[in-house]
Amino acid sequence: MGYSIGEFSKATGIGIHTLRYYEKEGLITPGRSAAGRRVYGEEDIAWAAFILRLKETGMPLRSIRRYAGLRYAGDETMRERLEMLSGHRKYILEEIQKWKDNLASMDKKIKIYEEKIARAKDVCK
Amino acid sequence: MGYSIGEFSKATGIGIHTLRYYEKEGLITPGRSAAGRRVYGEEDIAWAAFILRLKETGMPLRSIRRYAGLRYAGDETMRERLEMLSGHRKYILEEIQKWKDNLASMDKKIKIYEEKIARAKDVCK
DNA sequence: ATACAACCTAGAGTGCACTCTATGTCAAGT
DNA sequence: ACTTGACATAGAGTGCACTCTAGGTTGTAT
Repeated sequence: MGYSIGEFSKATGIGIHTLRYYEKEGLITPGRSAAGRRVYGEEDIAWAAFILRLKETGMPLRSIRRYAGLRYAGDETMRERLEMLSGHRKYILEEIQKWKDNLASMDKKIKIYEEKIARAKDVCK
Repeated sequence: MGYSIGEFSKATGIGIHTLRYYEKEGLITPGRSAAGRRVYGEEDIAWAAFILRLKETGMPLRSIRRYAGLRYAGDETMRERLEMLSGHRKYILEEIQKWKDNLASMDKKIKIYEEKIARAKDVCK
């Protein structure tokens, strides 16, 4: 039972090299077979998906590693993990605002260009 | 008239080393004094601010360089520049959607944690 | 039994965007 | 005249997150 690194890589979309790197960094720590091969469990799939989520929202690996450490440490760390996620939620909110500001600024710039091009056309007439 | 690299750095918040790097990369190309020192113009201030804006929205330096090249090439490139910006606008829109999805996913995760912690408290009572 | 794919480790290489160092020149104030 | 600080160049170093290579071992299908 369990996934080999190749199977796990296909299931999660994370490259084999990257999975080994993540293990070295303490993000995902699979078990080992008798022969020393990595064995990933079913629960690692969900965990990998969550890691991808955190990465997508710009959480640096060292923070994800910290979160992973708490996770592997057990239930007493739940409050601390919740605090990390709440902090990250605030960060996401700020990012959304930043992107909206940037969109507004881009729209303004684009409008200026459209006007300039329209005027240039008038000159040619 | 014009800004020295130190003055320009203070005015834009871009470090001196970074400004020289940006010049090498073709992003901002200041003039030179008789003695060979960089002289930045007033219009470079607005351009630097716009570069910062593009950077903040994840445009890689090589794309900014391409845009800069068009800008320095003159008015005939306006349409092409507009196309770049329109494409980038679409990208920003997608990013906003991604961040919103990520926020929803984070909220879900946080709710699960809050429930788990609440349940743990009940057990202690 | 043998071929071959998938696995293992240690460590090097990559791409991006800086950031800094070493060494030297130049301009302005005392 | 002299010191000091800001400037110049070329090139090395940094941090992040991979990504790959070399050399070796293991499991399975024929």
